[in-house]
Amino acid sequence: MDAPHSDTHALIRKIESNVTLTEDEKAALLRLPMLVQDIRAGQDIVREGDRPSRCCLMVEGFTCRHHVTREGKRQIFSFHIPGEIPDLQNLHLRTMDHTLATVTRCKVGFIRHEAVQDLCARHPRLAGALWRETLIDAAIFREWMMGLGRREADARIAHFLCEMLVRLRAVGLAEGNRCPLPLTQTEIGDALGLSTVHVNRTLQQLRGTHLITLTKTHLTVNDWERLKALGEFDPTYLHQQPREVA
Amino acid sequence: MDAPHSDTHALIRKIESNVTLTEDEKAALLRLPMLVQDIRAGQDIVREGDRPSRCCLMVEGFTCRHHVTREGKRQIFSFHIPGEIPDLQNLHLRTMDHTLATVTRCKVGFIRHEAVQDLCARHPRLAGALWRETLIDAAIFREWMMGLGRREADARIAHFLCEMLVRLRAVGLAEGNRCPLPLTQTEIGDALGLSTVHVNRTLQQLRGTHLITLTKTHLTVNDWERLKALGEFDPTYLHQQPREVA
DNA sequence: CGTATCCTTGAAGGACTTCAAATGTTGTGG
DNA sequence: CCACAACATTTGAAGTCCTTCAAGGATACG
Repeated sequence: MDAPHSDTHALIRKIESNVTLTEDEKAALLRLPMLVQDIRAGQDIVREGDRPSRCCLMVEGFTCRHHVTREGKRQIFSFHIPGEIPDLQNLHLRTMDHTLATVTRCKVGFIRHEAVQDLCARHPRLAGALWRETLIDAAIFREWMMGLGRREADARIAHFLCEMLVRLRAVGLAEGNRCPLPLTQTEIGDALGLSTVHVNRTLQQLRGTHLITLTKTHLTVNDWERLKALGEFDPTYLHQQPREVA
Repeated sequence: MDAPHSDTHALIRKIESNVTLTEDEKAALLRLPMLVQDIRAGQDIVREGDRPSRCCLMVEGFTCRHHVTREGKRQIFSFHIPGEIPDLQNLHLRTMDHTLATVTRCKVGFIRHEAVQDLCARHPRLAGALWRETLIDAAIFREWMMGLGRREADARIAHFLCEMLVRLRAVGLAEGNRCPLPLTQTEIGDALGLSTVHVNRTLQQLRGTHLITLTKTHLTVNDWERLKALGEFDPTYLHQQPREVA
């Protein structure tokens, strides 16, 4: 588990979509001690209240972060795809205030916080890049708040689908306007603050106007321009434009 | 503007509510070159699309971050109080994807990014503390998402009021269960995804059951336990428990 | 003292939820 | 490899929370 991990390439690819890394920095990332595990769908990885000593790099599959109210209503805060570190925040926040769980079968790499701290100390530009990833996380939260608070169901779903396609494309998981999206309508509803019934009816409407094709596992965007317009999607908030870290 | 700033004390107080700082670190914070300005209410400080080269430390007053849809619906993402740096994210994200504006008359200190970068390089623990502040920001976004997506108007407002009281208390701006809260009902509605009319009626209900007293400028919580229960407020997400940064 | 802003109230309508049940799909063990 | 349970999608119908529209008061500030 201490040998260079090819599984780290997903992370390198993600960071390099924004920052050009030196060979030295790449090597340091590849040298990160990491324990790779397969986890089946629907399992909690880290739970509310936990005080983890390691974080988890997505290698394959989809995870989500969520929280449930006393009456059993669930809100999903985010979906995570390969290359992301969904619980990186625990590097600086001791206690989990929500739960991280797998949506599909996943391959994840566990990395001890100490190793990441060490990496950050030795490579300030990597520290900046990781900090940046958590800031983009927050930007996505804001955009979802925009949807939850101010967009109607059709625009909310349209925006969400645009986002997922763009994010999956950035890590090489999309082909043209088609990408994996193995979510149930209940999960989409829990993410967008809608009931399953209403998600279903709204999706039918989007399908009916030939904007999208959405199966159990894949999304195809048939009319990107119209979907984008419907969801008022502006990808600025994903901050995918390459930039040097100071 | 390069002399030690007493205005920086708000920031030190905030960081120290979580981390014990060394004299050296405190001195470094006090030495931060900062340009302090008064800004009147309702002014934009940084706009969507801007690429700022400095960030802004709240010294006095309330600011908010927000974004407006094409049809003119506004979503407020956060309110900011003294001791916070609402646009710290621009340290690592070039382009603003939303707008930062004053809610009340404010006193803010502008600090050049280079100065903060330099501080982070010299004082890794301070870098961690600042990173941590942005992570708490994100935690607050998640909690608001919870409200926007899954809580009804009364619980949503109750939760919000609990949060503001606790946050203001942490920076010494509350006296017992009373704190400044100079927000209009429109602003509360824009933050919580509700119409002004509905905010008004819901507030009357909360006042009617003697949970709160809310004036134009101040909030008094008359029954903390019941308000907390109504909003399902659990302050864990604010991560105010003191902890050492590694 | 007038004007802008904010708060309040009433009434009608709409977007979405809840409940309930039928239909379709998947995966697993016998 | 089929049977069947578990899960996911779909549909209908009734109800509710919240919005929108509209207008009247209250308050603040130059």
